[in-house]
Amino acid sequence: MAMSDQLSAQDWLDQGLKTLARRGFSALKAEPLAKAMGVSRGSFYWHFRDISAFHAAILKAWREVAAEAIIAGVESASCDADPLAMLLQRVFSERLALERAVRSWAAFDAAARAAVQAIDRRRLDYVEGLIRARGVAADVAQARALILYWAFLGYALSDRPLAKAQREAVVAELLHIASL
Amino acid sequence: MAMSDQLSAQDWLDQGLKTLARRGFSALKAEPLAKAMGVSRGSFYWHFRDISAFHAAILKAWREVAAEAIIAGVESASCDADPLAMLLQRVFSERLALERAVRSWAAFDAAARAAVQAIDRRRLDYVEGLIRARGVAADVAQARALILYWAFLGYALSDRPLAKAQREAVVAELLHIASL
DNA sequence: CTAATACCATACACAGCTGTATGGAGATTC
DNA sequence: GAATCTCCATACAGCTGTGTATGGTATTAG
Repeated sequence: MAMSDQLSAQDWLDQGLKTLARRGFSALKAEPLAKAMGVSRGSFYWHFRDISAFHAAILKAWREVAAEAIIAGVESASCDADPLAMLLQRVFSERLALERAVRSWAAFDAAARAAVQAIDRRRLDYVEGLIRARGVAADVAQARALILYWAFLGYALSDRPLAKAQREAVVAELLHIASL
Repeated sequence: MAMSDQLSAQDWLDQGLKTLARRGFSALKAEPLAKAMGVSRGSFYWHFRDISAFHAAILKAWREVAAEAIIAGVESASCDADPLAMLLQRVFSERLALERAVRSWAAFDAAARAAVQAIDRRRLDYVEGLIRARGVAADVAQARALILYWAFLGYALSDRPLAKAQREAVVAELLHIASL
């Protein structure tokens, strides 16, 4: 029969991502995770060689969901709507706890920093393309993409959910920045 | 005679801030710090009640230097120059390792978060005032101050020093955003 | 039915950090 | 010059986390 009480590596990664978003990198340890999942560390060390392998797997999993979120932004702006407007609306209304956790981690960890930088490049290229599609010169579009993306990072880091009116004002300003 | 080989609490704080900027919050522990200073933890526990008291003292010290940096930005724009331009020039050419470390710390620590939020409010108010002094309406100035400050945070977090040309382009764009 | 395999519990040795208790050396005060 | 105070070293107990070794249970293969 299917043993549903058996754990897979993905189960550990799911718990790891959830814990990372809630309590940060410092909570990404074998024993607390095992206690939270109701098993012993024997399971952990069966699925992962050691802690750093688990960390690497967590980062790989995050890279995939982060890249997925990019194309999700593209998809949501499918038809006639302004893609940049849709993207900003979505991004500045989410909670971004996982984003914040990974970047906090990346501040002083080389592996996490590499993952973050890879995602940054993809997102920056995408935003820069959206701005250039609005008829902005290449060099100006690069600077403005940086500013928009930094603003997103600052918002994600501060973790203060905006009031609805304030959010719309900010998004309107950002769109205004992108267009001219 | 003056015992220059004696340590004061301030010596520990200086070493703590340096270590925080270089290796992050996770390196803010008594034993590694003592080893780095060539003494034993006996000195640490004489000057500080426990680790959390040391952490609180570090945060207090950071609050003071962070607030100091604000008025330093004001002072540097003393005479006829544009104060906001001077501020942006300075801010986007610094390394900001300590800023990055404290914010990484604050992502999942209540005490650090309180310190960061206090500094954020002061800086935001100051930037918003500079923007309003340029003849921008209050509500718009608030949104633009948020964007400019977030951009600063994003830059501080990414920790990629900009090339000179790129920095000047970004600062020019930010000034353009502030003015209209 | 037996053997192999997947998955996990338990136990052990080890390391790093905390906090405290105790004592000691150097300076200071009277 | 004895006592006191300041500052630090040492030693100890305790906790938490790591990694491994070993064994057990349940499922699957033959």
